[in-house]
Amino acid sequence: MALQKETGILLDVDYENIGNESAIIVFLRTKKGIQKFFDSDFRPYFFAKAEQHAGMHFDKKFFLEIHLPENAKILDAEETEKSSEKIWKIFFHNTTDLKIARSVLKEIPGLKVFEYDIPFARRYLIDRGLSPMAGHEVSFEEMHGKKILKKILAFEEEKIPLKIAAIDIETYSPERFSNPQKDPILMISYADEKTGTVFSTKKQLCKSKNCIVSETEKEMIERFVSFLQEKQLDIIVSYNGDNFDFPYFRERSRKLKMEFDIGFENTPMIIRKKGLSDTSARFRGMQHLDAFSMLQMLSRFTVVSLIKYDLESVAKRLFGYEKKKITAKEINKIWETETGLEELVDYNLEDSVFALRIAKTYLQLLIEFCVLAKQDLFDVSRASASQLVEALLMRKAFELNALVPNRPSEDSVSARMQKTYIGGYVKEPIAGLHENIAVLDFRSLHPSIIISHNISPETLNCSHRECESGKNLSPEKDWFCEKKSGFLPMVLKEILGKRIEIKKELKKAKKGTAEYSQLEARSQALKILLNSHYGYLGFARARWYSMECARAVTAWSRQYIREVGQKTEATGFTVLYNDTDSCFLKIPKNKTQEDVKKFVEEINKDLPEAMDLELEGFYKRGLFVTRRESKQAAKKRYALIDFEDKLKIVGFEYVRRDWANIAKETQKQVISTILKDGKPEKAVEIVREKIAELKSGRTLKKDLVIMTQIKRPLDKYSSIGPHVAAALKAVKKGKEIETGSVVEYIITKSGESISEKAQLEEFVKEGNYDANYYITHQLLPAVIKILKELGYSEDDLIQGGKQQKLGAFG
DNA sequence: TAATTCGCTAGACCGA
DNA sequence: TCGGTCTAGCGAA
Repeated sequence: MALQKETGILLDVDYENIGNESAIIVFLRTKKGIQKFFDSDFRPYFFAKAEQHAGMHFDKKFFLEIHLPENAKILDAEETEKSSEKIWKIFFHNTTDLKIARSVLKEIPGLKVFEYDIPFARRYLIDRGLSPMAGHEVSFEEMHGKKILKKILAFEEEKIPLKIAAIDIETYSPERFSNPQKDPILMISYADEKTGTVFSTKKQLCKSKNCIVSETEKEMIERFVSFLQEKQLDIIVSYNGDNFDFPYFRERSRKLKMEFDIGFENTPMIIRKKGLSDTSARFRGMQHLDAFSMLQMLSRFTVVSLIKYDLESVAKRLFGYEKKKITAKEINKIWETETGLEELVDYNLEDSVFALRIAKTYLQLLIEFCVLAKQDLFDVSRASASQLVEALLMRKAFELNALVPNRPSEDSVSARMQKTYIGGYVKEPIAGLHENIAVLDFRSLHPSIIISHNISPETLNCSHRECESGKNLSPEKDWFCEKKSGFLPMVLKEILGKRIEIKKELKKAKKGTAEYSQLEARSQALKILLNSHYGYLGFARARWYSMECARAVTAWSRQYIREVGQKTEATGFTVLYNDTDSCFLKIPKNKTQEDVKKFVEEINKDLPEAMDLELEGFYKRGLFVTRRESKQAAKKRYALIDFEDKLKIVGFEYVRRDWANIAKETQKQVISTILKDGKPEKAVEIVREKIAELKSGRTLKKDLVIMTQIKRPLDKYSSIGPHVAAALKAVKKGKEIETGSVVEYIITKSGESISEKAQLEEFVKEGNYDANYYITHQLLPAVIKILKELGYSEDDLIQGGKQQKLGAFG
């Protein structure tokens, strides 16, 4: 049989049971569309190791003769080596047998099993070193119409543009929610990079361009399904399709007795429950990218910072676009009265357009994660920090022929959670307004410490005498081997090296080019992964958990930043502030910026190779304030202005979402006027004006709204704060408030306590606000700390003079 | 249901 | 009605 070749982008790996054998299926996006290849040579397996102290001996015959329930069989057992220790690799015909066998082998005394919970498809990706979303070349044979994969290798040159499109549905909801048992899908929109299409059943829309009108809902869905099948998408985008659109499609299809098979080769959709309320929708071959899940993932990595996740808020925040919202009630009305159908079409389509736009904005970054962690787009776009780190470590462990540690039991998870350790060092700042500041910080402090001191679970407290007192003895008295490179440092060294290389290339590349944005995404992905490893070490559910390692990292971080501080002072600068990896210093009159640069160089000479103190920047002025309830200066709050008059506000109310706009904006203006020209009189004037505005009752709702997240079920609160009180009142009025949602409330005139006065913004009329509250609890607290540093008191801010008491407002 | 610790501030809550 | 303590949320690194 002749060997053929094909190249393409690896989209997905899955498996199928053919007879008794589990066979891997590789989905490759080739120039001819998605193609699938079978690899039946790859067998499911896990490891079993004799526990040394037990003194038991196991041979091949032992494994092959183990009796398993349900006719399950061990295919083969092979003795091999992992981390220079003998270990048995146990093979199976299929994944069902593997699952049965692992629970039996787990119970055999003296035997320990490993890597038994790695899903088969992922096992394949790891063992074959494949990166989803990257180019590959396959060699295959054609047999009975099936393509049998013989070999698969990376093929970097492959550049096929992926077919990506978004979909969105509108549903009928005569009651509070749409119920897929009764309420039909009204419209379905589809948007790709060039075209938009809307499916509906309203005859009036026949003449509208972009509309495909059907007689019935069933026909509409059928036409949509065949439309999608024709498109052969590589990536299908939705906005919350995991929890809404696709489960709704499933329920409606069941009800209408039809199939909803939009996966590759008309395979069905797979809807999985993950947790109590969350689901996910997955297809074969074609990757489902839920832009909503993706944004949540990106916010966990602080790539995006979003307050509310509804499409309108996101469009505003990311693209500055004011998207019109049509509420469920309005949709019903449009549908019933058949007026405004065109607007509904536009709305439906716009949702798809924006879902697509959001997805495309971050696709490059996600693809880099796929390549690094060797996970498909579906998994990566829904992953947590620990999942990504762990995926990367598992693949590295395979490459280095090291055994992957098992997941901890629930008992050891809770035991681990009891243990805590000390974190970074934060120095109390010198309060006040300062001039001529330099900020230094360590580049990737935690990873560089891990590399420099060879911190890793398996190098911890090694048996060498010499290592006990060498350079890798941590301030917490744990030590790390100096003779053998640790697993974690090896991994991080590689990532750090790659990142430095990419940054060099980035300097050569032209801004705005495709190459530039790819390098940028790669650098960002590497940075995120790099910085997630330290937290992972202290994460109780981590396979590579080590509290001692995490503790050592922070202990050294404290030591290094303190040393920088001491040297700073010894050189004649003043340390204004330290937080974990940064040092703020004041440049005295007799020193220059050049002196700072020289000083940084000097420090770097004494640091280990992987560590690097960087000059973050110079600032014209900086402000630190004292805390509200003490004379101490506040940590983690400051404002800086550089020589281009660019403002940097950190930690203050201005950057917090749980403060009203009126307070935040006024605070920003105050900080800005003070830092720009150092004259506070104008700032005082601004505050007085704002107080007058509040008193007059003219302030608009949008400037009074306070946003706070409801973080638990409403009945689980022991202390009822304003946000909970507002939510409870809203629930009584028939509103549904889920855990995790952000409530927007206003402190109104009616009620005694603040909680009593709190009402959701949507139930409050313009002008109904407690001016006294907003002056004394929002505006003044936000600005007084700052103005106090310049010698002003609260009374100075209040128009009308000092004799008036604060309680006089209202 | 999944990275860490450090830190600030508010408003409720509770007992005198 | 007061002052201290606790609950809660969010941000910095």
